[in-house]
Amino acid sequence: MRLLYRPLSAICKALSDENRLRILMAIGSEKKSVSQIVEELGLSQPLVSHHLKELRRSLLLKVERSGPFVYYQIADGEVLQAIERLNNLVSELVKNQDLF
Amino acid sequence: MRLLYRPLSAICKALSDENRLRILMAIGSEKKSVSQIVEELGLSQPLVSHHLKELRRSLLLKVERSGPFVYYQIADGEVLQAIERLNNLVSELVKNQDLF
DNA sequence: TTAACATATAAATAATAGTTTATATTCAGG
DNA sequence: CCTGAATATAAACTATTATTTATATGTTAA
Repeated sequence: MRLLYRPLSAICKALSDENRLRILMAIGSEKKSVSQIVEELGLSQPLVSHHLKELRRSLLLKVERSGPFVYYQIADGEVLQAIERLNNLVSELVKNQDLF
Repeated sequence: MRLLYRPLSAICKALSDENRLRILMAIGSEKKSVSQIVEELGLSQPLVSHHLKELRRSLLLKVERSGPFVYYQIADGEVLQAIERLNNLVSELVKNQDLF
């Protein structure tokens, strides 16, 4: 199996921040505006904007403008699936960590 | 779906470095000693040791000492599967990035 | 066009992480 | 025990990144 090391590491980096993961989960069910995310997560607006930019740069999000609002949504349904699978892996690893 | 944000972000961080991904792939097929990895990847020995430590701290690797050699191997078969799936996702995202 | 709101950007700072160089530890063989 | 090889650790440096504070841009409605 041949890996796309550069973009793969970039995606993982995008997923390596707790706040960005929370943002992704918040958006997961439905597209949301910046201020909705800000309120839901209790983070500062510039911080959320910054992370959204990162997530978009990593191709994980799509943007859509509607009036003064900017709506972000997951770029691809598989993104959430991938996160869930990683979360399962993490559970596994944590569960088995003392077995050796 | 409830995420384990802290450890999940930690695992993603471990996967967010190209050198660490290469190390994981190098080890993937069979356990290898530090010097084997050093030679195979052309990285400095301290750098490889450092990354191995990170990967171990993230529960992705297991260690096994045999004489003067220290062998590292993937902690769980699902680790490689997870990486492959992420790689597929990345291909998808890259392929579709200009569709909108 | 001005006021108020939504979002983005910039600058500054603080924290973290990758790499290199040098040195320490551990182990097997002589 | 001493030497050389394998690995780990420490210190120093560089680079990157997360966060905050302040400000700019853009949009709508009055």
